Amino acid sequence: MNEVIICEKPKSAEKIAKALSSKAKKNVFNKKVKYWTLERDGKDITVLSAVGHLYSLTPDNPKDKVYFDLHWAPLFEIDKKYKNYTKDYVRAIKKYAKDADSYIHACDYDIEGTLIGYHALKYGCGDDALKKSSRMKFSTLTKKDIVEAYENRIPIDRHQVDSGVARHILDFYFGVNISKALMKSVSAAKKRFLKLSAGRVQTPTLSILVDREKEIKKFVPKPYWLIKALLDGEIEADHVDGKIFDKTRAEEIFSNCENSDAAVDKIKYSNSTTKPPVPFNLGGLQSEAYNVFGFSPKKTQTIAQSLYTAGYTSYPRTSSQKLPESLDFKSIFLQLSKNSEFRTHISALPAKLKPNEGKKEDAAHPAIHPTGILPDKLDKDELKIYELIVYRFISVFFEAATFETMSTTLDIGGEKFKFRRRRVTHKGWLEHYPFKKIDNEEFPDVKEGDSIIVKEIVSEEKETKPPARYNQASLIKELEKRELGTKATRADIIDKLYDRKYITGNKIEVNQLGENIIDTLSEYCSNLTSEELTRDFENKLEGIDNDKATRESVVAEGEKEVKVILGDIDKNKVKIGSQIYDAYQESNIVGKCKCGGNLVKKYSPKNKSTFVGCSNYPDCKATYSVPKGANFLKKTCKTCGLPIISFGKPRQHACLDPNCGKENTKPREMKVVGVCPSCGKELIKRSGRYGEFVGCRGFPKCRFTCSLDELKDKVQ
DNA sequence: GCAAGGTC
Repeated sequence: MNEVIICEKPKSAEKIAKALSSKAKKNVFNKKVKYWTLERDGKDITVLSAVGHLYSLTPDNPKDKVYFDLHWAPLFEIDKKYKNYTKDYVRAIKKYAKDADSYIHACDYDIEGTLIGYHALKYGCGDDALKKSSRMKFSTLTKKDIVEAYENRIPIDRHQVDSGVARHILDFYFGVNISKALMKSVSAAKKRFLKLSAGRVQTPTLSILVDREKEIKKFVPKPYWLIKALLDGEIEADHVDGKIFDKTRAEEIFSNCENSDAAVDKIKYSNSTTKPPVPFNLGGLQSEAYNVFGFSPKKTQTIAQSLYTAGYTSYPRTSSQKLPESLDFKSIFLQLSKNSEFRTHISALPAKLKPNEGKKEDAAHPAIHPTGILPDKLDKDELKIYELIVYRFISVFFEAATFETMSTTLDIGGEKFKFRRRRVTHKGWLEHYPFKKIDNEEFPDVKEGDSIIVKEIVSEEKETKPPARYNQASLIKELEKRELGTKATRADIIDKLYDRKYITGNKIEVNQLGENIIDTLSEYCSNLTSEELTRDFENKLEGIDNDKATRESVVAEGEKEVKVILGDIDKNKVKIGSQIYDAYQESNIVGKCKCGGNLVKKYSPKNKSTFVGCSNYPDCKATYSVPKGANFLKKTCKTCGLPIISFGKPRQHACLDPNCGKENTKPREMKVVGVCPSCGKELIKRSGRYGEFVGCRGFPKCRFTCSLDELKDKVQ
């Protein structure tokens, strides 16, 4: 008897094969694709794997104006550029999975997993494979769960399949068709092409950013005063009222305090603890890497994936903040200890290894952790992420840090002031997680009843601040909170918004274009700009799951809804198109043209380069090429009025018009201060975050640095 | 040219 097991990804295939037989044999197809063969209960079993979705929706006729007739096709045919790696997996399934006596669907037990296995069986394993199939249902890939799932198989849940198919179709209907309608409006109104898009997840995400942008714009700052007393012994005390919005009250306090000493009213000592952090899930890792290194979530995700593929860290696309004991912490630590830096921390671990875990769980994977295999070659960014994962893993096993806080209240001329100092009494995990700064303050030598000399009373005028802009890390957190998108897609969604030029900047600002897209869509399909569509889908899919609706009825309903929206957009396409194009131009205005029009930054797909043209085109045909990597400064040329750009390496400034050439600055000169004792190149005065220092011209190859003071001793 | 969802 021959049996075929289909898994979601190579890693699960390996685990499932090994759980079913300790003698499972690894085979390789076409040098890349691993599959496993084993014997169990007298059956010859072949364990094959997909790599996520192998099939994807595509229009029956790509030339159609709107897409409502779709079919499933191999992903590698649809996206040859990025998904070609799926080809060999499809071929391996076609080759080794045909004509088996029975088939087992062993993908992750969720809607997408069910669909991945269903399509692999339906299109990859032969005509009657589905009829001979059963389903393994497991929540973790441990031996116990796998064997239990193998022995207690269930039928494939057709409702779950239908839900999955409906979700894909509805996303395609709404996303692709409405995106096309937006682009069509622009070309109808302006005969121009703009790459635009909308979707169930990206549009509400953009909408969150637009809402914040509007809050910031309408924010009216309110003045307030902070009153501080600077005391002997470098003590800074704040007035207990904090923000004082009443100016006369602020003045009153100020005059009350003048010429008085501070009497120490009361000193209170208290203790507090800070628990260790929780293990990383993908969102947690992305957020920490952004805060510590400034890495974008997408970059972190790509690095985490490569560390996983290389075998150094565990599966990254997990929601779990838990580390089950079955991971064998001891052996991981033993292996990590081969690195002397890690060893110093690991040797301090308590005898009983119990991690501080978070609440979030994931059926398929534990939290991100090192495997124990030490990497031999990583580039500097990969090393940063790897060490972040290792130290986070180590630190969660340590005890809490404890602090002592001294809270002091003072009386200055009848006004109450306070100051607080906090010192570490026990470093605990903080000593083993180098990415968190320890704020350890000294307690001043004062006691109740003391009198301290007041050096100065300061009244600072400040303003209330608008709500902060999102950054990529805080936006990912917001999406997690609202359950928009999935852990694997959120970083890509944000990237897409940048790519469409809807948003810019690290502190995310929404461009005119982004704002206009939301304005337009909220007029014609407001459920797309809100999270309603996601919630609506959830309800509809639940209806399919519990037999209250069919896939066909849900899809038909979606088609009807999209057709109404497309009709409305089409009727107003000239208005919509010109508004969107104008907004696009407005976000790209870099200055004034000599003809009085606006100079607009444009991209030429033909030449793959950026250039500047006039908004009065075709009446005004002025164009200027833009050097690669150039920035437009908020400065104009004194001679001709065109914008000044900065470009090149090292940066130089010049008028946008190369024929003008009046405002050019030479690249910043480097000041040579000596010869590098390490490599012989020139030493240069550089300025960094902590002021000026001396570095080697050969950086980053040569990493010699010293301070300006040390220069004489070190170099001669 | 367009979505969102899996994964290397």
